[in-house]
Amino acid sequence: MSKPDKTPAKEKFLAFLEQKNLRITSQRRAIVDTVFGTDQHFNAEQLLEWAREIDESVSRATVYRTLPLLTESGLVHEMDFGKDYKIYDPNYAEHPNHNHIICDDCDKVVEFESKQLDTLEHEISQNLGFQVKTQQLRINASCDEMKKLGVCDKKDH
Amino acid sequence: MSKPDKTPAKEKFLAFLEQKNLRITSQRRAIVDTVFGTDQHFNAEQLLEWAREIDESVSRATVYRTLPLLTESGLVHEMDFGKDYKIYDPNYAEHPNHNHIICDDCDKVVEFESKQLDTLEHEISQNLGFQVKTQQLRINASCDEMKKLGVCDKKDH
DNA sequence: CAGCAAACGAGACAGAGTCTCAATATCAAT
DNA sequence: ATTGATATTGAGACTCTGTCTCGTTTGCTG
Repeated sequence: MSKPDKTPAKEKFLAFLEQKNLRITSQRRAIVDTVFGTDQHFNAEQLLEWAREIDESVSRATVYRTLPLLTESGLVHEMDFGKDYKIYDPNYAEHPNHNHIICDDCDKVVEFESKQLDTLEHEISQNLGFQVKTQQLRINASCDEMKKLGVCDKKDH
Repeated sequence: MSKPDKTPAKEKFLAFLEQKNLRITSQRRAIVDTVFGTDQHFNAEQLLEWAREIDESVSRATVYRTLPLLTESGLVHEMDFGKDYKIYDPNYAEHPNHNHIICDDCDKVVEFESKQLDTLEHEISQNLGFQVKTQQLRINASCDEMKKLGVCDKKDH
């Protein structure tokens, strides 16, 4: 009935802080609650706004100081889609190594994983004499088909 | 004996400008000579510096105004490697759709193309209901093997 | 509950890129 | 060649994301 090993990411992060002898402040609590209280991708400015709804006192500097901790913990993934800011994904621990298709028309982002793709990337890299550390595949596309079916179009998940 | 259809990219770009009723100014000439006079990747600031060696009067604004024309023409490719600036590739027309492996240790960038990869990407996208428009795959890796052979290590192509 | 170091907020700063505006240069038509 | 309409230019102000500084506050350990 209960989900398989679903230790809340929040707990994991607090443990991560403790293990590094970092303090658990009210601002960090607000940020963490925000990050792991959503499934959505977000950027720094959005995170600031949301966190301030929980704790008015959270500052921009603290958000920017906390984001590297979140990514270092492996629970949040930082992505750069070539927009003017970085985007963060709070579900990284559950879906490591996933890729993104972005609809240029409606900005919808769909994630997918593919073992075939991973294998191919490793093969190619090895042939060129490299050891893959991380990879980031972004596909820009149009989801006309889905539009026709009314599935896409500004539903902003 | 002569190379197969190697109309200089410079000529193609000047034709592109003419076709769009845009003027061929001395500053644009300097920028174009710079861009297609190198095989290297570059960023906006480097382009400015190089172009100024040809025509002192080239301004930062003009560089930033010309780059979109270059990418629109399809002759130059814009890439965002998650650094703090965009990188441009002047050889795009000859190697469209290529991917990059970046050595995290020495910043070397190696390009590769793979039909297998392209096909797989299109398949996956189609299954998810998307039509691929562009794609960008970046693999961050370490080139220890090449270092051992003395091929890598700060040779900055 | 005292004290120290970690963390904080405010706002100055940095760097890439955009925008404005008056001055200039291109190019087609004379 | 001259003209004139207008595309283009340079300088620098500006925006935006992200970083840094510094004096103050706060979490934690003893």
